[in-house]
Amino acid sequence: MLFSKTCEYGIRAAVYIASQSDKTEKTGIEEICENIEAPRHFTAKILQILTRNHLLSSQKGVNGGFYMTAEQLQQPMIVLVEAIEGKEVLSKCGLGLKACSEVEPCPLHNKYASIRNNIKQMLSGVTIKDMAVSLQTGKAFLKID
Amino acid sequence: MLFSKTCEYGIRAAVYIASQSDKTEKTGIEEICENIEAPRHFTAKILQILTRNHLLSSQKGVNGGFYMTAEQLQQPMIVLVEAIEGKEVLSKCGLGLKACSEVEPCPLHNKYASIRNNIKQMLSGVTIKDMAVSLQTGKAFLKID
DNA sequence: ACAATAAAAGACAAAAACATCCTTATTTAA
DNA sequence: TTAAATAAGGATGTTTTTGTCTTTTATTGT
Ligand code: FES
Ligand code: FES
Repeated sequence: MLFSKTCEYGIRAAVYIASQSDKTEKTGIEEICENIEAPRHFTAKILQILTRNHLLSSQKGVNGGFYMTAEQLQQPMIVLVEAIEGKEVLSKCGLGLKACSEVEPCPLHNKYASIRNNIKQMLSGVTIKDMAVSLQTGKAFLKID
Repeated sequence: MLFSKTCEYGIRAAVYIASQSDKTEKTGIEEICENIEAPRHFTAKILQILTRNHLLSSQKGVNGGFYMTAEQLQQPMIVLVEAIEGKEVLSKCGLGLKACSEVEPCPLHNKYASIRNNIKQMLSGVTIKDMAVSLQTGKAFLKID
């Protein structure tokens, strides 16, 4: 519905990495994928993208892995989503018209634009850290056993 | 974002057909596609699906085409969407967990479930006819010139 | 230095979504 | 009763998304 598989895996992985960010050791791709039930190599690609976009940090070599800086932990979800789905995703027309505009709106525009706004608010108002905390406190999960 | 191309074309086509339902003549696929700027054959397939699901009516042969009964005009959008995207689409987990549940929620569950509810409301509260009327009164459009 | 480790990168494969084309079935007007 | 029109159906093709496998590059502990 809202997110592509790529985006789902990306968010889940980032949240897992964030949830491990108290520890000093970095988190390897293997461990990440086990804990979020995502395909190993595909997820690695996604993390590459996020790393290039400076939403994650990584280190190669022995004892390497992924980790997040304090700054990265404070990023709102919307930054992650836009990095993966593209900046435009939250301004396109819901019925697929070439542009979403008030001047020539589609028949769903009013209601859709309002919901799209809710989505934006949700994604802007939740940081990766917020989500990680809900994991750490056992209030939320990244896979179902 | 919300809808697949298939769904977008399906909705646009249905709304166009609805907007022509005052006339006695039925509406051909050619005319439909011109007016919604959608691919001819692909859209035809989608209309087949909607017709099989009794959300549209059709007639073959000379002067045939698509049309909608009074009852069909009153269907809320959600019926269209579920016919195309599948019934489950509005109850799946936003982060792709196997199930969306209150018991083992994903970290986005609370906010996502609420938005998903808004979407359901929007789609339940708008009939195809409603959208067609906004077209007919020039308040909305199905393509941008 | 060297071997081991782990991410990055690139090539490839499978599945799904999107799209076209051709044939068939049905209807109607002439 | 026949020809034209029009949707339905089936086969096929293309593109995008999703996923795997292999090689390369960087880092580090020994
Ligand atoms: S024009 Fe369709 S959502 Fe704005
Ligand atoms: S569990 Fe993820 S949206 Fe409900």
